[in-house]
Amino acid sequence: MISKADRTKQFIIEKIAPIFNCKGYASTSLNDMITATGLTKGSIYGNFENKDEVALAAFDYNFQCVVSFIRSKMETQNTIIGKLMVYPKTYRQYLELPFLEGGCPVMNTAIEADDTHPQLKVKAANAIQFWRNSMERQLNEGIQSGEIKSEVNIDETCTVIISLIQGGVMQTKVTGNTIALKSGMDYLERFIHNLKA
Amino acid sequence: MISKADRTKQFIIEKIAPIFNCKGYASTSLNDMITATGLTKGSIYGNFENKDEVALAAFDYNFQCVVSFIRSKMETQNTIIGKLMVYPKTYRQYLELPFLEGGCPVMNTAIEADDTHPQLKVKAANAIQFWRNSMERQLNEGIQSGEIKSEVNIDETCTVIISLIQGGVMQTKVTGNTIALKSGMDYLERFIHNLKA
DNA sequence: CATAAAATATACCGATTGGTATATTATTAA
DNA sequence: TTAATAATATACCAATCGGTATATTTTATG
Repeated sequence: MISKADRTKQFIIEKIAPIFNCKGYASTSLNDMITATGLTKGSIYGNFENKDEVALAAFDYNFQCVVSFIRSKMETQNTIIGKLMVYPKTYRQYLELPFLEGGCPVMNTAIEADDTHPQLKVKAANAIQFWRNSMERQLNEGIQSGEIKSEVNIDETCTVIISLIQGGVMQTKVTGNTIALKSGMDYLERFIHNLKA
Repeated sequence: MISKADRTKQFIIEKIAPIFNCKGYASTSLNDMITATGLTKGSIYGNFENKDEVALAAFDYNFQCVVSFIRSKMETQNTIIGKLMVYPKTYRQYLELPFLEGGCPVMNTAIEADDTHPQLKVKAANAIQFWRNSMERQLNEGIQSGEIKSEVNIDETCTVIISLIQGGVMQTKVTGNTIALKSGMDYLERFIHNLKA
């Protein structure tokens, strides 16, 4: 049976994760956590060792939200091209997806943590690698089945897809102008189409 | 004549700017500034109103470093394609450029400030817009002179170039693996070549 | 229902944060 | 050279930071 503590832990993470994604690790204080959860300091520290542990768990939660959303959409597609197209379709409307409210957690964490927080940096790096591996697998599968051109450069393709997504989100988020996201995703859709054999 | 105060102000910014770019606004403390400059708190606050003013000046300085580096390289080129190629050439070796040690200041600031620091956010947004405008002008010039295809979608092209640069830098910085930067810049070079009429 | 244990709340801690008032030292112009 | 002023240093401030020890309440178990 799932214990009270486990439920509270989950509750805390769910409440705090979006704040970490918006404000970042350094700018999120214990007080932010207290007001977000409605719990007291002792209650939070009874469930977590320290702020670090909350932050790491919050990153995992945020990343998992994105992963499972993308995965569920991909499952409805039965071609590799269709699955890859989930990316532009999703990020086009990222403003309406609550778990992406503060932008992409991988990107946010990568940028903040790379020179300040080694543990979070590792998490962000692993997330990027996980994303890359998943796309590599799909591309290879597509090549083997003949759906995708055999000449496709896999490393390059992964880098371009990730860059276009992150770049589009970042530019639109900071300027408030959706043109960057729209035009970036337009290009990404054509880019993915061009992978077809 | 240039006053002592002006020189000190400049000195402070030069010493602090790289720290802001590495650690970010929130994680850079007054103590960091004191140790970086060798000055005292009173000395820094005699030249700047508050931490905000230092941060804003530091961003301007960091951005100007990038802009003037890029601009000087572009001046040695006499075709638009050649000028645009400065981007991949520069960012390929970003690890060796001291003012890019902490990554791209525009990106870093955009990600940190978008939900936490309105003034810095505006600076980052303006920087992106400035960058975009500059590329738009070059593309239009190239189209008019017949060097660049007239069908080129300018908005899309700007978005793609910026995204590939930022994405490549981010991925390589966080994973420590240069393959993302290398493959991203390889693709960008071909992308720019394809703009040719 | 009683009791042990787990979960939560309260009250506190030292350290650090950004910032200021004032004293001291350099600089500049008369 | 001296007087005014600008620049810098020192010493302090309240507020907040992350974190802890302990008291109280809730929960689960016999």
